[in-house]
Order: sequence, then structure tokens, then C-alpha cells
Amino acid sequence: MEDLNIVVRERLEKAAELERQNVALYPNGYRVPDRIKHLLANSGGKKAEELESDQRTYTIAGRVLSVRSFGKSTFMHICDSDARIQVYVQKNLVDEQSYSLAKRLDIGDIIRVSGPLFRTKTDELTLLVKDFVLLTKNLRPLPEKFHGLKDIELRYRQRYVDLMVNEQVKETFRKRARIISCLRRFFTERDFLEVETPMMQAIAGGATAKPFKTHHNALDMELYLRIAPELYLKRLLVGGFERVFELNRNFRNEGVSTQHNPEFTMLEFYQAYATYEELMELTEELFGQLCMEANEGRMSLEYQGEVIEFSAPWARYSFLESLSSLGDVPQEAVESLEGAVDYARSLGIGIEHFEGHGKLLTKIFDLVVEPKLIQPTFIYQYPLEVSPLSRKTEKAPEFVDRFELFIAGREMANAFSELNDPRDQRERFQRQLAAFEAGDEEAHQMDDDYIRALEYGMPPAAGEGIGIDRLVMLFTDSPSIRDVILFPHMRPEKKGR
RNA sequence: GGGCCGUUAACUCAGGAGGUAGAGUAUCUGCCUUUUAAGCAGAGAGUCGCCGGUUCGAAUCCAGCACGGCCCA
Repeated sequence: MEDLNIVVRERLEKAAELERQNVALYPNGYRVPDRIKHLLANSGGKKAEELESDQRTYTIAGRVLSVRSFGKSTFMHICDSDARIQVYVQKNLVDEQSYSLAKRLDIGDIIRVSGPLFRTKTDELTLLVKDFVLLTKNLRPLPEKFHGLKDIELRYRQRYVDLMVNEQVKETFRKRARIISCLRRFFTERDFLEVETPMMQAIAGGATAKPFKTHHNALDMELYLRIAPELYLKRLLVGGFERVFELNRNFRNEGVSTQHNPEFTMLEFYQAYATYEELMELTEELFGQLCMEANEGRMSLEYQGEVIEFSAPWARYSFLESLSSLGDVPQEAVESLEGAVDYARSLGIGIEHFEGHGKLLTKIFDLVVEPKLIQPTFIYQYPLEVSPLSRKTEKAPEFVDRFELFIAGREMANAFSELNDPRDQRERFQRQLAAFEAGDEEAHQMDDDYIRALEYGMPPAAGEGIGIDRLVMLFTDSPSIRDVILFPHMRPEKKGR
């Protein structure tokens, strides 16, 4: 790739010059026994005199982030995986060649340094360099030291640079890792088995969404990237695993926004002999633990200026109740299709001819109720029409035993008692098929093997899905989903920078 | 998909009554042995996103396009 940037050209020339002087630019095999965070933890509290009497030599490596160079001495900050420390090179303490190399180091180089610790005049813990090696030569200038890398497009496209210079970014992704291991621990402790089911599926089922299509050459067949693992996880319940979970990527062929990335991470778990009511309690417990994990043991957090309280029990409203009492939706809209059509129109909601009363009510809900659900709130008993895989409510068969959890005005979880009557399931698929034929591209496809599995008998069970990216946004106070995905989807760049 | 906004040096940003572009950081040169946004002196660095139009003249005005951001659907 051609790059006429003057700094890059100068760096290349400098690199060639160093090589002529037999300085290896990318050497390998140097051991690095110490980590900066351990130095800070063990010696961060020690006074100057204590450090002076302990002349132990430490060896660390990291990227040079800043340089303050004088005629015969140089201060640098270097940064490894988790921390930064100042190092000090003085001309009369290293050999001639090393000092001249030190003077020519660039911000962005990766070096290894060895020596004892001391405190400077300003009392900063500093490594006094007795020996150093250039490990990796940098050829591109790092962003400005004071403002860092601000350009959002560049931050996402060149996340490696973002990670180098914006400390907060590393912290967000460390927190993401902690949240995910907390999830694994939570379910593993409760005897759930972690499994992996197909990401490429001949029938993209388990949710209503448009899938990505791909092609298997050898088998010459169309495949879809999965939109949900649900139907495979329930096949495992049939097979006899009574508690399973999967933590992995789903793919939905939709627009991108601050809330949507085409590939996103989802947790789904299924528990035999449980009901959706039990999962509400489990969910309260889970989010409480996650909040404490992410927020130093506290049960509340601030998200974009709103304080959110996770102590149980959380508010619960039935779906219809929430429309009237939280959304002020008129009674005739709640009770009749005609009323719903009129009301939806008055809100400016687009209506498709294949959409029934239940579907319209969920569209109204999304507009008038969802944004108001700031504190954790369960909404339960959803319309049958929008829930082709959930168990019917026994006393109200137009509804299903399902809940969704909302926090900060967003859907965070979706759960239901599972439909395990294969006859009912076949009928539901057939209704979806009719909707598809009427033009609903997101309608669920028929899955004959799944019906066959149910015919063998799936134990009564409840299952739940939690969108992990949104969860991490919440716990890291991130306004955009792209802040919690290392490499969010972007259109291709025109030309290299 | 619609509306609004942005795109100027490697980075962060000024500028804009239309008259060939500025700062700080970074880079290069010199001085400097406890600095930390080190300092001082000097230098280099830009098809002002792309493509058209208006004009004697466009980074600036107008149209289109690309990429990005925010809001809406």
C-alpha cells in the first residue's frame, strides 16, 4: 500500500539506517519475566529509601507512549497489557550504543527494559534502565498525546490504535470479559451444560428476523447464518440434557444503528421442569450478580445519567396492563383490531395487511411503553400471534406464558415457557407459513425435524435469551453498541490512509 | 429508507466578506542529566472527502456522490 506520509517515510529511512548499524528491528525470543501491574502492586507503596536498599532488577516490556528527552537522559512512559510505568534512561548508566539508540526511539516502539526501581524528585515510581532492547519498530505516528484518537470512524476502523491510546477502551473490554465469565460461572454453578449448536443452518429458525444467506460449495446447498440457537437447544432437552446454555453469535440481516450490529452475541439457556415465572426470579438474581461484578459490589449503577436499581423484586406488568396504565393506550385499541389500527395510524405506525391485533399492539408497545421502562421491569403474557414457540396461557389461549425484561428503555431479555405439544407447534408453523405467503418476510419457517423431535417428547421447560452486547452497554455506561464490540461492522474503506 | 450535521497536515482542531491555508501535538535539526501536555530556537509537512457547476478566481457558494455521526421510521 502506497503511503506518502512524510513521517512514515522518515521512519522507514530511520529503520533502514538502524539495520545498517546491525540493530534488529523485530527480534524474537527475549524473555519478559515481569509485569508492570505487579511492580505497581508490590512497590507502589514503597518510599524512596526502601527502594534504594532493594536493588532487585526487574524486566518489563511495553509500548513507548511518551518521551521526554534531555541531552543525556530520557524519561519515557511505557505501557503493557494492563498498566503503565515511567522508565528513565541515563547516558552514563548504559553503554554508548544503547544510549544513542535510546535517543532515537519513537513513540509507538515496543521495548524491553531492565533495572531497579527508584523514585524521582517528583516521587514517581520509575524503572532505572540498565539494559534495554528494541523489540518492535513502529513506523506510523500515534495520535496526539493530549486529545488521543477522537474520530469515531477511525476508532472503530483502527481499533488497535484506539486500544493503544484510549485507556477507557481497554477497560470496557476487560469489563465485557468479566461479565461473560460471570455469566458462565452463574449457569455452570447451577448445573447448566454449556453447548455449541450450528451457526450455519438449513432453516433459520428460533426467531423472527431476516437471515444472511450463504452457500456450501461441496454440498451445493444454500445455508443461513443462524438468527437464534433456540430450536437446536430445545432438541437437546429432547435428547435428555435438562439444563443447557449457549453463549455465541447470532446474525440478523437488518440495518445498523447504535442498538444493532448485524452480528451480535446472545446468551440462551433452557431449563427443564421450570416455568417462565421461575425464570423471572433467576433473572433478578443473575442481573444482581452481574451488576455487582461490574460495579464493585454495588446493586445500582448509572446509565447515561439515569440511576438504575437492581435490587429485587422488580416491577411486573402484564402486556395489556402496561399498554393501558403505562402507555395510556385507549381501551378500544387494546380490545379490538379496528381500534388498534386506528390508534396505530394516529401514531404514524406503518401497518402491513398481514399484521393482526397482537402484532399491532406490540408495535404500539414499542413506541409508547418501552421507552418508559427505565428501571428493570418484566412485561408478561404476550400475544400468541408474535410468539410462535411459546406455550399458551392456560386460561387465556390468545396469550402465551412469556415475558420480556426491559431496562433503560430497551429490551434486555426474552423468555417463555416452551411449547412442547408437537401438534400445536405444527399448527403454529403453518400459521407462520401463511403469514410468509401473505408477505411477512420475517415469518418463521416450517421445521419438520424440530416437530419430529417434539414428537419424541420434550420435557416441560422454560428458556430465555439475553442480548449480551446490550447488557455490556448497560454495565459499561456505553451509549452505542459499537463501543462494546471490538470490530463493529463498517462499510469498506475507499482507500488506505 | 427520511431529516439534520460533519469530512481542512499523521492526530486534535481553527479559519472561510470567494483572492492559492493556520495553531498545538507528532516529525526533522540544534541546545539541554529528575521530566511528566518538559522547555528554548529553527525547519519540513496539506489535490481543505470526491466529482461537476457558478466565477477572472472556489477550501469557502450551488448540485450530486462517498464515508461517518445524531435523530426519526
